[in-house]
Amino acid sequence: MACGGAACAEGAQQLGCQRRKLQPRQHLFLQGDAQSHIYLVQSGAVCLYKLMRSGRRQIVGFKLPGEFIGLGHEERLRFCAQAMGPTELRCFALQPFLAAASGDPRFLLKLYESVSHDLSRAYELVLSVGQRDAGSSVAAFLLGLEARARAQREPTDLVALPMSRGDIADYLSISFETVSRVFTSFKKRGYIALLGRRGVRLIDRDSLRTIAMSEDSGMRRAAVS
Amino acid sequence: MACGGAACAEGAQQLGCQRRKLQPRQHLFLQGDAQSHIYLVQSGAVCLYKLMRSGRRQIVGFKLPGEFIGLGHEERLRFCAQAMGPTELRCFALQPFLAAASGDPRFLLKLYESVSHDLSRAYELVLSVGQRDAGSSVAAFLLGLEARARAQREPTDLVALPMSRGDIADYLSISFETVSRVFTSFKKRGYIALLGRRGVRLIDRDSLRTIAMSEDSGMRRAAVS
DNA sequence: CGGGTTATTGAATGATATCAACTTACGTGG
DNA sequence: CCACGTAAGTTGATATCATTCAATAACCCG
Repeated sequence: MACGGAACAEGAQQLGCQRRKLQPRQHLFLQGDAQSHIYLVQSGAVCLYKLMRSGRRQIVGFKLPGEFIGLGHEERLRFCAQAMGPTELRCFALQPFLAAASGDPRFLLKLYESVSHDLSRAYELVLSVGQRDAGSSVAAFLLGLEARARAQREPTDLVALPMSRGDIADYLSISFETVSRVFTSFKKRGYIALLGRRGVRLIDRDSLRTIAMSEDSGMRRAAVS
Repeated sequence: MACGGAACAEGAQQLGCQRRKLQPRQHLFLQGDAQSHIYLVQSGAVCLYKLMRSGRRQIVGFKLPGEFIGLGHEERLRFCAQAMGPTELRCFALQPFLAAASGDPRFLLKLYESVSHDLSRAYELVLSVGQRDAGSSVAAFLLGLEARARAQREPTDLVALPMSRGDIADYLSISFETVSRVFTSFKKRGYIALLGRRGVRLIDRDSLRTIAMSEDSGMRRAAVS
C-alpha cells in the first residue's frame, strides 16, 4: 500500500527535519522553483497541480497524511503545491534525504513503492479523465477517497472532502458546475448524502461502484425523472 | 533520462535472462495475469493498456527500446501488454530480479528513476487527455515521440510511428477518425508530411510546439480555409 | 494485381463546457 | 447570539467540440 506513515516516518526520523504549517490555499512551492525539500504530509491535505497557459489548471494528485511530496524529482519542480485546508508538514532538505536514501536499500525500497503508488493513481486518473463520463469519474473519486481515508483513520462512513468542488473539477478535468450536478444527481438517487460543503456520506456503495466501473453514470436517464 | 538502455542493461546482464520475440499485435501478458517477469524492450515497441468493460481500451504508455515493463508491480497485472510491431524483449524472472534489486542500492536507484519517468509520462498524459484539445494532444504526442526516438537513434527528421491511428487514439482518448482529421489538417497547414502509414516528417516544429503548449490547435479556424 | 485491412472524409448526434442567475453556507463583527 | 456579507455552490439555457455512424479511398502484402 502507500508508503505507510509508520514505516516511512521511521526512516524519516533519522534525518533532521523541520515542521511547517500552511494556511488554507497557501502554496508550498510553485512550478519552476528549484526543489529544496522533500515533504511528508502530517495532517490536512495538499494538491499538486500544473498551471496551464490558458489559465486553467490540472490537479494531478491530492496528498494526504503519511504521503510524500517531491519524490519524482527533476531539476525544476514541474508542479505547484497548495494546501487545501490547514496543513502540517515535515520538511527534509533534499540532499541529505537523497544521500540517506542512496545508501539504504530498505529506505530506497520504500521510496520506490511510494512512487509506484503515485504511478498507480496517475494511471487511475488517466482512466477517469479519458474513459469515464462525469458521473463515473466522480463516483470513482469518492470511492477512492474513502478507501484512502479508511486506510488511515478508523472506518467512518462519513468521508471528508478537504477540497472544494472546483478542486475536484480541476482534478477530473470537468467543470465545477458538472461536479455539482453529479453530486445533486447522486443525492437525488439516494447514493450519497451531503454534509455541509466538506463532507459526504456514502450510502449506496454498490451503485457507486457499478457506476465507477461501467464508465457510464446514466446521468441523462436519471435526470429526466 | 529514462532508465538508459546502457546503464540498466548493465545491471540486467548480471541476472540470467531469456530472450523473447513477439509478432505484431501479439500479447506479452493480459490484465489479471499473475506477474511472472519483468521485461526490457530491445527492439520494436509495446503498448500497455487497460481493457474497459465498455469494450474500449485506454493505452497508458508505449514502451520503446531500453525501457522496462512491469516495474510498478502489484499482486496482479493491471494492464495488458501488446507488441505494436515485431518486437524483441529480455525477460527476467520476477523473484530473482527483485532479490537482486533489494540488495543493490545503485540498481534500485535505477529502477526508482525508471518508475519516476513513467510517472512523469503519466502526468504528461493526464495533461494531454484533460487539458488539450485533439490537435494539441496529437502535436504534443508527435513531439514527444520524436524526442524519445532522438534520444535513442541518430537524429532523423523522419519519425517512425510504430503504432496505428487507432493506437494513438486509444492513448490520447480521442477517436481514430479525429486522429486522422488532425493529421490531415496538419498536413494541409504544412506542419507535417505523412510517409506511408507508419512515418511522419515534422516540418514546422515551432508551430507544433506552439499548438502543443497552447492547448488549442485552431482546428476549426484552419478547417474553413 | 487483387483482396482486405487501414485510413480518410462527411453528416448528424450528444455530453459537457460556458455563461448567467440565483441560493446556500459560513465566518465575522456588531 | 444573531445579522450580514462574501465566497462557494447550485441550477438553468445555450453553444461547441468530439464522437458516432456511414461511405469512400488508399495502402500493402501475398
